[in-house]
Amino acid sequence: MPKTYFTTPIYYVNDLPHIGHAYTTVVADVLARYHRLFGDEVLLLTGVDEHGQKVQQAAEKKGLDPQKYCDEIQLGWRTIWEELQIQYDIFFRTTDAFHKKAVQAALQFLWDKGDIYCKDYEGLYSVSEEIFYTEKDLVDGKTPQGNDVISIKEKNYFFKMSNYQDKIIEALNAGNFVLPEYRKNEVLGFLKKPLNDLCISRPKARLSWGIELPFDKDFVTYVWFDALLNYATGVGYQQKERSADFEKWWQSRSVVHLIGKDILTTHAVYWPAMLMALGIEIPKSIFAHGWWLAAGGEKMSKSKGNSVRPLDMKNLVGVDPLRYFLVREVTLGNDASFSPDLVVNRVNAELANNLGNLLSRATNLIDKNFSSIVPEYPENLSTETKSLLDALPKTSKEIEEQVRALAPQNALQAIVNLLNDTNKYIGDRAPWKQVKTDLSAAAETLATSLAILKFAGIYLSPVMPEKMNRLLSTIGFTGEKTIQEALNWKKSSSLKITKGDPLFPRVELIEKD
RNA sequence: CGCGGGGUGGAGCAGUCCGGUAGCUCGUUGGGCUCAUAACCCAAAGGUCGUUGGUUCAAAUCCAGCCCCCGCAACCA
Repeated sequence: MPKTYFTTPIYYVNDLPHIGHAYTTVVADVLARYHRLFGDEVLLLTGVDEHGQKVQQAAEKKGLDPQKYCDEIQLGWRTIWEELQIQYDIFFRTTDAFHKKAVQAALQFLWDKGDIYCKDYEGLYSVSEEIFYTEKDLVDGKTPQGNDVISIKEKNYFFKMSNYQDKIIEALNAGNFVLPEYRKNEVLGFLKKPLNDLCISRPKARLSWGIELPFDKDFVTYVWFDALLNYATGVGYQQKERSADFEKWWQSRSVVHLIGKDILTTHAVYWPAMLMALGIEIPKSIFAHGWWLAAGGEKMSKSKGNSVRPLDMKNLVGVDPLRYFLVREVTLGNDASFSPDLVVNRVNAELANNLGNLLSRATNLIDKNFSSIVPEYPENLSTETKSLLDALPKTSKEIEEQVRALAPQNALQAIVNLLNDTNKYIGDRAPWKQVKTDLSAAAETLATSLAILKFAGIYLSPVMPEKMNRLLSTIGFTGEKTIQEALNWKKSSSLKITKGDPLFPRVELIEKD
């Protein structure tokens, strides 16, 4: 059985969730749900990165122990994902005991192997901000915030990332390691310059909230070996009792990392270097998606006042339509514009007018003319009906191909096309007239329409789980949501319809002039 | 000469890898239908595909140069 292990980045626990976090996570969830529908074995990991200076400071400010502080704020992330219908298998926290032990084991391994070394690092340091700066970051000799810097010397530990440059290039050239293709080229471009080694430690004097280096208790490990390693420790790396899990999910190279384009270098360069050093498999693919830009193509930012909060959109159109929009609107990988009217347009056109209205007209006709029971197909089907039903297996195949190619937007396009054709089919056959002249022709039209709705209901559930449950229950479908059921058009007959309110009410955007 | 992405009808995008009558959604105009969520169906108008040159029987698509926009330049999806 094919298997895929999807991951989102683990988000910095102290951040406030914004559209970007929501986007990555929704896409990962949608892909994972589709793969489950295809019958694959699937694992979805998301989580939070809880170590680091910002957390330490925020906890101090609140007078809390950092762990306690994390315990509290990580709940916010879980709540968001619950609201957005994210069906994750693993919610990862970098403060979990097993992770700390595994990270230390990995570090010890590299230390023993000689891939980690110690040296003095001299740099420009801002005491008030507690951050190192490089020359080019400085503005008139001061930090961007206008603070003074001093030159200090500090002992630190470094990972010999430069040793793996050639092997990383090799991995990149080997195939679909970094996607889309143009991102791969970007990374290859980056790797034309010699790679530096990576500073992986912080003296406890400066940062204590982290995982202690096993070979020097005065230091904690800095972000990389802590945060990136989560993908592997999450499925059992360096845990004897979970070695079977690790073999199954990690060593089989079934990992697909979904990330934003901003963290491409860390995932496409640092991460494989670390894995190569550790002697374990690299991921199957790293897919970097684009950004949501504010109307006009500008980057969203709080300071510009043009950011759109995902939860505002949730309130406007609902969770499922928001998920649909995020997946449908953009070619995965590209940047795209995000604005309320784009959301509303898309939702009205494809969900309200096309799918929702199709459901209404079909169920209404069945309710009025067939006492709410989907009628039987006649013995011989017309050519229009046959060609529409023939589209089911074709569409099914198309959806699977597109999702596996990480182009879910095209899978949704295929479903929209099918629904369009069905609206057309109903218009052409005019069942409201057929019922007066040829009841069996009307029966054929309506049973066929319901077969399509059942198909759409099943094939759209990965994107809109709640709404599709409602659609399926409206048409009286209680079976398993499987591909076999989606394709079994004959079984649309005899379903019992329950008429209800519009599934996707049109959304009116109030102009705020 | 740092790196990458983009410039396609009014708006938002696909198509560019593997050249062959320019496509989708929204909007506009006209018509149809009246089962349905003022929805659905049909038709029309609207683009010399940033620009210049080259290759070719043929270029949005390949090659070269130029212009403009946007990111990135090593811890913000």
